[in-house]
Amino acid sequence: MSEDQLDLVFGALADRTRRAILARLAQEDANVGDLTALFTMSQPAISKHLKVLEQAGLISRNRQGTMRLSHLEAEPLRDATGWLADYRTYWGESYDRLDRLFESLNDNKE
Amino acid sequence: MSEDQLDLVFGALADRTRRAILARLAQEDANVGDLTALFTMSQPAISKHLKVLEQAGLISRNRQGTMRLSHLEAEPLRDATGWLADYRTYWGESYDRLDRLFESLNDNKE
DNA sequence: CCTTTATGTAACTTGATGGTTATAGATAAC
DNA sequence: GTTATCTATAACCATCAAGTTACATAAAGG
Repeated sequence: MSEDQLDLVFGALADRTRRAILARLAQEDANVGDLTALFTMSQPAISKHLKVLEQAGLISRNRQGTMRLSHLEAEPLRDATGWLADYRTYWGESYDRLDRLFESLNDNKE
Repeated sequence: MSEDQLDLVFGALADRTRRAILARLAQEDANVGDLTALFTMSQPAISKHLKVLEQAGLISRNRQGTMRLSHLEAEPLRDATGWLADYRTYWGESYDRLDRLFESLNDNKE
C-alpha cells in the first residue's frame, strides 16, 4: 500500500462522522438520504464525506434508480490494519496472540 | 478508546512524515536532532510533528541532558488496530486467521 | 414534458494544518 | 556566569478541511 493511499485512508478515518458512516455501512448499504438522517448536518456535507471515503477506496457507490447506494469496501481497512500490525512486535504481541487481543478489546468496548 | 482519542490517533497517522517518525522510533528512541536529520524540513517542523504524536499518545518524551528523547508508545497503536479489527468479520477474516493475514501482508511488502 | 425525488456541485466562511524564519529557554561545560 | 548545544515557541503564510446555502443535474413517473 502506497504512502499516498495511507494518507487518504488514515485521513478519512480521522473524522468521526466518516467513521460513523463506515460503521453504518458495515451493517448494510445505504443511500445519501439514509446517512444524512443519522447526523445533524446537511446533505451536501454528507456527500462530501462520501467523496472522501470513496477516494480513499473505503467505499464504492452505484446508482439504484434516483439513489446512489454506498457500499463498504474492506480492502483499505485490511491494508491499514496490516500497516499497524507491523508494530505488533514492538508492542510485544505475537502473531498467534492477536486473536485474543482483539477479543479482549471487543469485550472492553461493551 | 474515545472518539476524541481516535480523532487524534488517526489524525496523527494521516501524515507520512509522522508515520516515518514512528517507524524510526520503533527501532530506537531518538532526539529531535536525529529525527530532523532524516527529513528535508526544519527542526521546528519536526518539533510540531512530535507534539502532535505526543498529544495522540503515540510517543512519550523525557529529557536526557540537553536533549529530549522520543519514545514510541504502543497503546494507541494497539487501540487503533482494535478499532479496525471490528471490521474483520465484514472482510471475512476470522479471529484465528488474522495471524496469517498479517504474515501475507508482510510478505507482499518486501 | 413536467414534476418530484435524490444527489451532486459551486461559492463562500471559518478554523485547522504544515511549513517557514527568528527568537527564547533549558541544560551542560568551562 | 558565559557560552554552546539542543529544543521549544512565536509570528506569519499558504493551503486544506469541514461546514454552510443556493442551485444544478439525473432518473422515474404521471
